[in-house]
Amino acid sequence: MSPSDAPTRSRAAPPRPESGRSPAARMRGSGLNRGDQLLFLTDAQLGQGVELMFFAYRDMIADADRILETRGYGRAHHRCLHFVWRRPGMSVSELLDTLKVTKQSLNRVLRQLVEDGLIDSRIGPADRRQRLLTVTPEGEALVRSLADAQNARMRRVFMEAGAEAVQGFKTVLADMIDEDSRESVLALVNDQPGA
Amino acid sequence: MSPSDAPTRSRAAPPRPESGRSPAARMRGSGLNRGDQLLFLTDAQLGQGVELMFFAYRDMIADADRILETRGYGRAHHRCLHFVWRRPGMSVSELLDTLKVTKQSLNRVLRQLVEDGLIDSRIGPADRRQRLLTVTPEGEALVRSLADAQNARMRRVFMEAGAEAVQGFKTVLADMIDEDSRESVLALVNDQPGA
DNA sequence: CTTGGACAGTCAACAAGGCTGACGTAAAAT
DNA sequence: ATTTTACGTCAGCCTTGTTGACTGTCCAAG
Repeated sequence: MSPSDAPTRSRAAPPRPESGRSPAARMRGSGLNRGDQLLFLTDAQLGQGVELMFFAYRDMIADADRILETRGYGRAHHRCLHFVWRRPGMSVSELLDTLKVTKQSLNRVLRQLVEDGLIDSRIGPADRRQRLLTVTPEGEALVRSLADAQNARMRRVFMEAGAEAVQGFKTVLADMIDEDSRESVLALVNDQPGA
Repeated sequence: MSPSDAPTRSRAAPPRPESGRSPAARMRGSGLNRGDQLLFLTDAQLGQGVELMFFAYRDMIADADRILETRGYGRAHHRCLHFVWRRPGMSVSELLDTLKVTKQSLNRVLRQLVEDGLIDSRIGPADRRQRLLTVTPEGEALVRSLADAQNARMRRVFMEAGAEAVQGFKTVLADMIDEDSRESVLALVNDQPGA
């Protein structure tokens, strides 16, 4: 991939004798520490990670998309509904920080959800500038069906991959989050009843 | 999260000493069947996975976005450029299958990239209906800088997480891809020189 | 008390990039 | 010779991101 002299792909799938185990697995049993492992992290291996994120995310999202489509909503509505559901009573600006979009962009979908009766917006009792958000019973019904659709995939995947792989998956993703927001994001993610 | 009555398992990840084999492989041979493990997967844990994907993807993408912005391009250009670079000489319809967008949508950004001299489109020698795509030296310069930006994050993450976690990460993501396309996608992802 | 700044949220307008539908052309396949 | 395939393109729509301008609220300094 990146190295400047461009291998130009004579490529015909090089032998790959140790095909049973991945490069990472091969490395695992060795005496290598992390410093040494740096030497083995080629651009190719890093690129695999990036591409896998692209394809996995694309397909993970598709499950919920099919449901949203039938209701005339998009992903923006899903995200909005999801996080309000997870943090009942959160303010608009808290939601803004979570989603990292502009308030104008959020406001459009938020307004729709309020008008449609899926989200309830009430003036903050302490600070009247704030609008505190909660999902209505109808909103909860939708958000649950969306979560169920995505959870079905995750359940299958987690079972097939095994507990140890799942742990690695979560470790890597957590590290991938910007350091600035990591702490608060993980606090949110880990604050799941029963987690 | 979802069902209020969720099993709410107390969980504490039992230590799994047999770390030589992949988690998936280990499970296959074990006495644990899927039904047993299902008991340990609460909706809360599954939801963590979904949310982590959201936040990690959001931040991973941001690195490249900053570079694209300076050139007046968007993510659509990035994806297009990336896969043409990874599969030099691929046809438009192959790219269409990879990205899963409509040809009208692809054509808009592809045309720009060709006009700007980042991608070369030439008529297929065998089948003259096809347009075979390759990145020009200029296109390669851009795509490399984009890859470098994303690889920097992945390198840090992979080092911090360790080889075993990385293996789990890749296992889970691979399983997350739709079964229909999984084989061909993994063929592409794994066909990285030096991987 | 008043006033000015900071903050929360809303309205308006625009752009990127998805989508569908219709159509044209050249080449390949039948 | 006809049909199918691969691709390009025009037109138009929708979602969802952006910036700019605006209102309403709070609080603190004058």
